[in-house]
Amino acid sequence: MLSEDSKFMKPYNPLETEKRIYEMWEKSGYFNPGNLPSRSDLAARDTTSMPTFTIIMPPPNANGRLHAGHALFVTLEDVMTRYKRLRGYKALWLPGTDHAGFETQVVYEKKLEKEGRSRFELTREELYAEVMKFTLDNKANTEADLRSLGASCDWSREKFTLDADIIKTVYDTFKQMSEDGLVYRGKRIVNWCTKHQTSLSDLETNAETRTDKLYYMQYGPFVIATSRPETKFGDKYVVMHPDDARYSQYKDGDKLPVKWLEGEITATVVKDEAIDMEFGTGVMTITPWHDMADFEIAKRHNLSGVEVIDKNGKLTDVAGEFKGLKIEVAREKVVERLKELELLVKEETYEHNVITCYKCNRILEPRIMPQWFVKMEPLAKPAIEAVKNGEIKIIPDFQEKIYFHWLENIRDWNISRQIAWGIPIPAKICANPGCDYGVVDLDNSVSGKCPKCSEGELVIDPDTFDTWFSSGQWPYATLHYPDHSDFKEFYPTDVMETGQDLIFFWVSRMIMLGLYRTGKVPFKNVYLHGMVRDGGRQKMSKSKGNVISPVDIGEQYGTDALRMALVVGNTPGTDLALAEEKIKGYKLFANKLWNITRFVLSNTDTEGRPRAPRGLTSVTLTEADQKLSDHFEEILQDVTKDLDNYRFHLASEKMYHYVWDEFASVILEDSKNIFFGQDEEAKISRARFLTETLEKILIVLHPFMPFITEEIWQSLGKGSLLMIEPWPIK
RNA sequence: GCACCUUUAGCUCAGUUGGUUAGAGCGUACGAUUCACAUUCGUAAGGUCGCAGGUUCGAAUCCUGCAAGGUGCACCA
Repeated sequence: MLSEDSKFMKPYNPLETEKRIYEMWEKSGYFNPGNLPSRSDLAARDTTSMPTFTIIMPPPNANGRLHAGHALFVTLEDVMTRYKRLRGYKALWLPGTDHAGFETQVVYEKKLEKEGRSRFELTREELYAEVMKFTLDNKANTEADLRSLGASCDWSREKFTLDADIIKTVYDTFKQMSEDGLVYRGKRIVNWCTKHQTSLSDLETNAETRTDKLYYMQYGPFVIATSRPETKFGDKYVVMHPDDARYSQYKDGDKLPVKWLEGEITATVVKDEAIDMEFGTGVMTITPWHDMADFEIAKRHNLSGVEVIDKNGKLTDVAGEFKGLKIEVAREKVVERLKELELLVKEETYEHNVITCYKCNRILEPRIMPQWFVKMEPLAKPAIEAVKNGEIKIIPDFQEKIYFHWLENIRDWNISRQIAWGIPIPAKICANPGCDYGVVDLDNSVSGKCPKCSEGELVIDPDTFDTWFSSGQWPYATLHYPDHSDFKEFYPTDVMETGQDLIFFWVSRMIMLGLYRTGKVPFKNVYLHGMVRDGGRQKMSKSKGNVISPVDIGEQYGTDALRMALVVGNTPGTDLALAEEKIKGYKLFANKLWNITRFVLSNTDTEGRPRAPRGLTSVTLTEADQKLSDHFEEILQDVTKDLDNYRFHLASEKMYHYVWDEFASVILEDSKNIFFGQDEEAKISRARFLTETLEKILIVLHPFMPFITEEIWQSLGKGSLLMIEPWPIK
């Protein structure tokens, strides 16, 4: 019998167990693939020729605690890594944390606001130092949270996105791209957030449908329609479709005198096919400085424009007496003035979309600024090809369509950000605000007058990189491209597992930059998970009070229970409803496993019945037990196939059902009859089957429920670590 | 506007590349047990697989159309 003080006489206590087990794993050194022992069940004779399996962890933003979404990615990647490790691979899961540029600065600005301070009271250096301290504090929390979730990642290789070697790689890429003509500095229209005082990429914007007024105004012989009369000061081009019969008397380039806001001006007629003849009157004036579409038209016809709205969202000198007014106020006043001048024809309401900042939801002001851009088309083509030819497989496969669609219509990427928290752009720019000259300068060796305008001094670019420009290089940067042995051994990596919301932001950019810099794909498989929602499919949010904190839940129900709840029934690309009841259910499962062990140990290790499980391998199984064993073998084959094909939701559920509904409910119940009966042969046969099968169950469940399985394994007196046991079938 | 996803039991979801009477968890009803189980075990009820066509010997699964919900992308002032 088990002794009275055996741990199996009490229910499983995850809180007491998990930390101890994690420390044991970490101390073993086996998170580092270089330390893994050679395996006799593999063809390989030593670790250097063992097959590798590599996942680079998507680095969590070091600006808060881990949430349920993080718990999902940790679980999935840990399942993959642990499975491959058990299979005998040199499994590397390389962890990291992200300074998360704009994201973190926004979080920090909110913190400042709460304290009654503002980012703009601080110098860039002061702000940088404060955010760095905040980030490093959070980084430590993030690492602790990853450990508590059981992440079997190689801490000896951990990277931070601001590590000096990462920055060097990013700089080298920037320089190379500049030399290859893929990076250029130009005055282009960008999305400007007046709150955050930075430009944003197209991805960092939201479109919001609003109902606004559309104003019809007399503009010389034309009536034009606009929703933004306050921007119309400098408008001197009037545009219409070349095929519009209503205006066929006007020719491209015609000059007309027009009575306008600022008095008598000369308007120039422009014919462009971008004009929708159905909309409004089919005539509009253009504002190249503050409208994307207008900018495109202006570019086509080489038209000039003026800045009407400044960085703070206020009107400039061009607006004369309206100078300094905020947009909303200015709009009303300008409309009043138009009425006085009898230029306002009519007002209508209409529905249209406005582009807003994805962080603060304020309307973004398009404006023209000199910025660094990446030419995307040459990068996109090979990235499309890599997926089309199967070098990279995306799971779920429908995401491939979304990927192609985006890359085939891609526009150049603005990588300049006017924020302090980030990697500085290593370049000199012309101090003359009217000039857009810039030159990459990694070693701070360029100075003097601007060679383009020969007016401005060359000064250090105060801007930082869009954080996705650096994280897009994460796979090869973390493996120390180009010369390090890690890069040679582990690149291309096997799986990139991340949220499907990152397919454009991150995945596609890693593919493009990886192919560009290394000539190879950064990973062979992309596994995209959905969002974690609450039990009623609602988004988790602090204000709704439905947030499930993985660390708290882990303490309450056990991390293994949380991990099972995150995996079972969770298909890639589909959002997961995570109810507390579900987690509770897997806590019961953990308890079940615990008690199964208790039963097996007490019945195979007691006087008068078979003991010493290690001696049982020579026992011949009865016909009945052989059948049970064969059936379990089938389950194992099936589950292994699921794991090989990324069907973790099926593998975990099948094991759950086998363990509970067959092994426990049927086989253990039946075993009671055998053990309390007289057939000694049947007893030792069953004892062998139970001990062997339990051990295999522990191995196969280990990727999903690492803590309890290891804890049980340690109690079996095997003297080994479950984490590196060989998988029970070939 | 375009694209993509979803639609299966009261709720949340599976259904492994078309194949016997469609499954799970939770919930519900009834019963049993406390002899591995801070419990567990058994039994049961409950589904026109969104709707309408089509392909097929055979469709939840493939095709077409429609509807509802969701997401993404792009835009016309």
